[in-house]
Amino acid sequence: MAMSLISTAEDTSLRRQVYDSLREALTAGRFVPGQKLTFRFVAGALGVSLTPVREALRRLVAEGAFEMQPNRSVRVPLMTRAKILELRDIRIALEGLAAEKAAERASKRQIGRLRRIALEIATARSAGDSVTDRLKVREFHFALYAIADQPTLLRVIEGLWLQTGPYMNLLYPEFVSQPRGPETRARIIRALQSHDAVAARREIENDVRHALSYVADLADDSGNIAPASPMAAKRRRGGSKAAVPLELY
Amino acid sequence: MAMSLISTAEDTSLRRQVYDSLREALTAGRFVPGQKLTFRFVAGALGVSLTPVREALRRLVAEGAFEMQPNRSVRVPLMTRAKILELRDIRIALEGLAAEKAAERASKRQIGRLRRIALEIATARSAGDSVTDRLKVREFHFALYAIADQPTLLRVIEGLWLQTGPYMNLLYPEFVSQPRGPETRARIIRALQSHDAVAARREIENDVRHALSYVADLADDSGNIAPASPMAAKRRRGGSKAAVPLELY
DNA sequence: CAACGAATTTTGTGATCACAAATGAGGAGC
DNA sequence: GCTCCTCATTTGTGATCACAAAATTCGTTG
Repeated sequence: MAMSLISTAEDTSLRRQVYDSLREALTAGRFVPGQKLTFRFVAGALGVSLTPVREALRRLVAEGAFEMQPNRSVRVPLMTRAKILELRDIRIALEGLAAEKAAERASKRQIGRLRRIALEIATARSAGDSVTDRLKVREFHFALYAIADQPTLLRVIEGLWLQTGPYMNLLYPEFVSQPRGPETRARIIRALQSHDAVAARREIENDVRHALSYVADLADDSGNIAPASPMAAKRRRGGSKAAVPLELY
Repeated sequence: MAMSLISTAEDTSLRRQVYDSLREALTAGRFVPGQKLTFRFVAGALGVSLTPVREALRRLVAEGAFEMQPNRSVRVPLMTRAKILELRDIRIALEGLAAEKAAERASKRQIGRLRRIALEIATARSAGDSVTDRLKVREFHFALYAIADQPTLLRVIEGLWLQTGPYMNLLYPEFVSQPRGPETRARIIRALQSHDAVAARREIENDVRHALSYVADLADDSGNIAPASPMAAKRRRGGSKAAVPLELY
């Protein structure tokens, strides 16, 4: 006995796979804000029955990743400026807290991992690989928060990232044109090395504030975002079945 | 048209009713930490099929209100001291933020409502009505947070209260023996009147810190709480069906 | 008498079916 | 030409069924 130090028995249910697929599509920006999804459509696209889709989508709705009109289909939420600012302030509070705890506990090994990820970001960015860039930036943040070793906090933060996910694409031009990221990450790593919780919090707070303030400025108050691809609505008609990039692994 | 200023079309689905029932039972302390629940048992107790129960329980598990072994039944989480302290720090950050925003926006009418609830708490407490007392204390907090007018923040806070819910019973003796509550609430109300966001945050932070530090001190590190009713396990056997207080309205 | 193992029961999972409410298309009326 | 009504279709909801994995029971063995 005592053989499960690292969580064995991972969840292989269809529900989970559907949940992960939708979540991944959401964070990868594969859904347009405002886009509608029906249960049957998702079930068809993933080749499963309605049952696991319902449970997965229901959960996502509860987490705020999708929203649902009274008894109708779900859609990717349209964010107003106010809502983005709300998420910004919550994320500042929580990610600041996580950074603080991380700075108190960080081991050399953990700091090394952060440094490695920071390097990968730099590599991807100089190669113009925006996909890897965004992925690694996310990885850096969550590697940092994982150091805090606070499971509930981590889960809440994941929920918040899920909500901002579809909008974080918009950030990329800003990333490249005004690269404050590299220095920020260097300062964070230094803060962890010296176990300076206050500095770590400050750096994360500024980072989140900067990113989400920028996104908020792109939004008007009615749920529209500036460079929204205009071919969002008006699908589901015409000849081609409009193959949607949704895959179940 | 334009007739739904106040959210009409409330959710009447069975899923929602099951969810609310379980949630209410949880916050009312009607479940013992560690208690196990099977889907079929809940379905039977509430007189519905498995389908809505699954969706409701799944959501509660995702919210951390219940936990689930790999593929087995759900149970009310056993909290370790570390987990309570984690929840404490998250709640301090978020409820402090909400109090701050509330202080900035509070109207005379909203402050009046808070004052009325504070009075009802005092009445219930002097009458020794612990049930109403706890209910109204909760009402006071959420009335305060609702003033902040930040729907996402409110939802996250509700999720956190849900997790601490089964343990908040333990607080009641402390409430009565060391009544710091009335003065705290008076100070909060004064802070809202003068729109003093800093003071409002400080009061809420101290309140949450005090309450959850107290609960944490009752817990050892293995998930047991001091005055746990010992007849928690070992049910489900013997003659009587052990009528469980779970009702669907 | 304690520990192991096979048989039985329990329990979550996923698919399917029936149904009512909401949606959208098409036609009648002003 | 525009609005309103009606009917066919779409869509979420809840119940039921079949099934495999996990838990429990109980008999057997050392």
